[in-house]
Parts: sequence; C-alpha cells; structure tokens
Amino acid sequence: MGGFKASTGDKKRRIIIAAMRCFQRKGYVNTTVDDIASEYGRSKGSIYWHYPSKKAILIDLFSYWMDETFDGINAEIAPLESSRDKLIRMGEFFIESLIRDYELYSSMMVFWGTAFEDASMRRMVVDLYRRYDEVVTSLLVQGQADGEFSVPDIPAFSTMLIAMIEGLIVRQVMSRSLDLERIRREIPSLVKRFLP
Amino acid sequence: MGGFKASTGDKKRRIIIAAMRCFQRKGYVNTTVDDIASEYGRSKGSIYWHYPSKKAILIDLFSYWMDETFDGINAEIAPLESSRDKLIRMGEFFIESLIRDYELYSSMMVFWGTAFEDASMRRMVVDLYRRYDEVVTSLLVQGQADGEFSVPDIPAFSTMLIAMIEGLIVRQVMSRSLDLERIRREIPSLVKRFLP
DNA sequence: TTTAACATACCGACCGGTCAGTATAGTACT
DNA sequence: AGTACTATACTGACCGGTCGGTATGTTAAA
Repeated sequence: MGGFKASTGDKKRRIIIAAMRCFQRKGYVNTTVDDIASEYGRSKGSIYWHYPSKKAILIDLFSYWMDETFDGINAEIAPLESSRDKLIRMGEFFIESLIRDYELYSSMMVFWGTAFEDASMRRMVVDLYRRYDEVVTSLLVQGQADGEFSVPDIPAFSTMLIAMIEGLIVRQVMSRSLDLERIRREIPSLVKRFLP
Repeated sequence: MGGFKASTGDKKRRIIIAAMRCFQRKGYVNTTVDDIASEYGRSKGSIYWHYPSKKAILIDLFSYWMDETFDGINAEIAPLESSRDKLIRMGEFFIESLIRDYELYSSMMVFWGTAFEDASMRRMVVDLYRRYDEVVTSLLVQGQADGEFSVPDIPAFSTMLIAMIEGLIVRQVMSRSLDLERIRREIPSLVKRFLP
C-alpha cells in the first residue's frame, strides 16, 4: 500500500483517507458523516457531492484496498520461481502489510462487521475469498505438479492457509498485542512444515 | 453447546436465545430491542426488567458462549493422553461446534464487530484470546517436553494455530460456503504436519 | 477584455425517521 | 399485601440525507 495517490483533484481519495481514519478510531456505525467531513476538512455537503451515501464510501475504501492488495501480491510473487517460495512470500507480505498499514487493516475489519449485515457488501467479501482461493489453490496445484511438495486435499489446505492469515489480521486488529515480527520470521518454517 | 438450559425461571437465558437469533439475522446494530422482545414473545418493558441495556444482553451472550466453549474443550481433551491428540481434538471440536451451532457462532461475530468499537467488550475478546493461548501453549510445551514433537517458536505457533481456527470461523460465517466436513477430516493430517 | 453562462465544489441549517431507554399502570401468583 | 413480572405509551437524542444557496473557476461569444 504505502499511502494513497494524492494528485490534485482526487477528492474522493482524500475522503476515503479521512473515512479510514474515522472508521479506525470509532468504527463504522459510530462514525458520523460529519466526522468524516471534519477529518476531510470540509463540510458534510461536500462529502455528499462526491458520494451518494455513507455506505458508498466504505465500499469504495474496500474496493481500493482489495485492488491494491492483489496488485501487491502479484508484484511480490511474480519474480519467484518455486511455488513454495511464492506461498512463503505471500504470507510474509500480509504480515508486513499488517505491520505497515495497521490503520487500513483496522478499518477493513469494520467492513467485515458491516458486511455481515449487508448483502451487497457480503458479496464483496465472498468475492475476495474466492480470489484468494484462486491464487493459493493454483500455487498448490502448480507446486504439486512440479513435485515440490504433496498435499492431501488442496481445497481444504488452501482454505486453512487463508484462514490463518485472516485470523492473524483479526486478532491483531482486536488485541494489538501480537509480536508480528516474530510471527513473520516463522512463516518460512511454518510453510515448509505445511508443504514438505 | 447443544442448546441452553431452559429450566423455569431463567428468563435471562430465553432472552439471550432470542437476542442470538436476532443478532444472527440482522446483526447487533440493526437489531432493535423491540425485535428481541418480539422474538422473546414479550414486550420491551419486560426485556428492560431483566437487562439494563441492549449491550448488557450481548455481553451476557458472549460470556455464556465463552464459558460453554471452554467447558466443552476441557471435557473433550481431558481423557486424551498425547498432546498432539489433544490439539487435533481441539481443532475438530471447533469445526464440529461451528457445524452444529452455526447460529451461535454467527451471532458471536457480531460481538467481534461491536467489540472493535467498545473498549469493555474488546477487553473480553482479548481475554478470550489469552485463554486460548494458555491452553494451546501449555499443550505445545507439554508435547515438546514429552518428546512428542518439536516446535521452533511455541508462542508464534500457538498464535498461528488459534488464528487458523478463528479465520475458519470468520470465513464460514461470512461466506457460508465452506465444506466443513472436509476440513474437519483434514485436521489430523494438518496437525501432524504442524507437529511432526 | 468584458460579461454572460455554465460547471464544479462546497456550506450548513434543517427535516424526518429511528430507537434506546423510561414512566407508569397493570396482572397474577404467593 | 407484596413481589415479580409484563404491557403500553412516551421522550429525546441522534444522524443520514436533502436542499437552497454561495464561491470560485472556466469558457467563449461580443
């Protein structure tokens, strides 16, 4: 991630940043559009000029994060050869992102909470899982085909790997007490146990 | 879990069940106290006779679930000898609970979302993590002492095991599309890879 | 280069609905 | 009569969204 573009004119992006900060501080429900406006440094009317609803802001934030995440992953793993290395790199990448962009992940949890109660947002989350699954599954298939490792049940293992990352994110956002550097260091040894 | 006690007089328990159903359907924020009352089959005034606030109901539901979960785990793993078997059983137990008490887990996610925005609830969640960590860590220490397996970094591995379960719960609650039976079947093979 | 016309961006008072929580009167069992 | 509980009606804070109006360009014909 490493910060949003801030070229002149992209007010929407500025609003998203403001919203992100607010959501991270107070959650979605407790954040008022006036809060976002004040963080944005403008008034509520201005927000509604750019966005049709509070929900639309959250959705936009989520889309942005999702796209950036996948771009990031692809860029990270593309130069690597081995599928196992790619999976290791993916794991490390997520932990590093979580360390660096804690605020963003934190406000993303807000999306999860809200998505739970909203069908259209939920669909976005499910789509996100599907995309992760595609990436991980194809790496497992590839690595197995190349004879790098052998996995008894690829879909199940893919699900569990993704679940682990997701669980780490959730926990860190809730507790803020994880030693993420230490966990990052253990990712290679973990994946090697996973995929011997 | 397998259903709440329903002895005469424990209206609070009935209210909790009603609330659970509502939260599961509509989430915490979108559930009104009138919704809970109507699911409970009584009026709002009645709810407020038993509980001082909507939040108190959620907290009570969470406490109940937490206690039941730990009782369940202890009962499951107590008769087992090997630490590895205990960890396998724990994993299976959670997946089985998730299959059986989906509604409950689903409404628990609501707690997560709300806890994110509320310091006192957040403390409860952090405490829950601490208790899981105690159980898993002590099993890892024990198994290592007994020469069953060897783990490079016990706290990190404990965290990751718990994260995996948590992640599975989150994902299932969101997507409802996981093949949990299949994942349950893979738990032993997964733990054996984890702890060779 | 003036000016009319339009576009973009923003302001903030206000409305209308929602809902947690309260007040109070009832009921029914002991 | 008292206690445990329930029903009804109400209050008031809160907040998403609206809207009339303003300010600051931008374009282009006169």
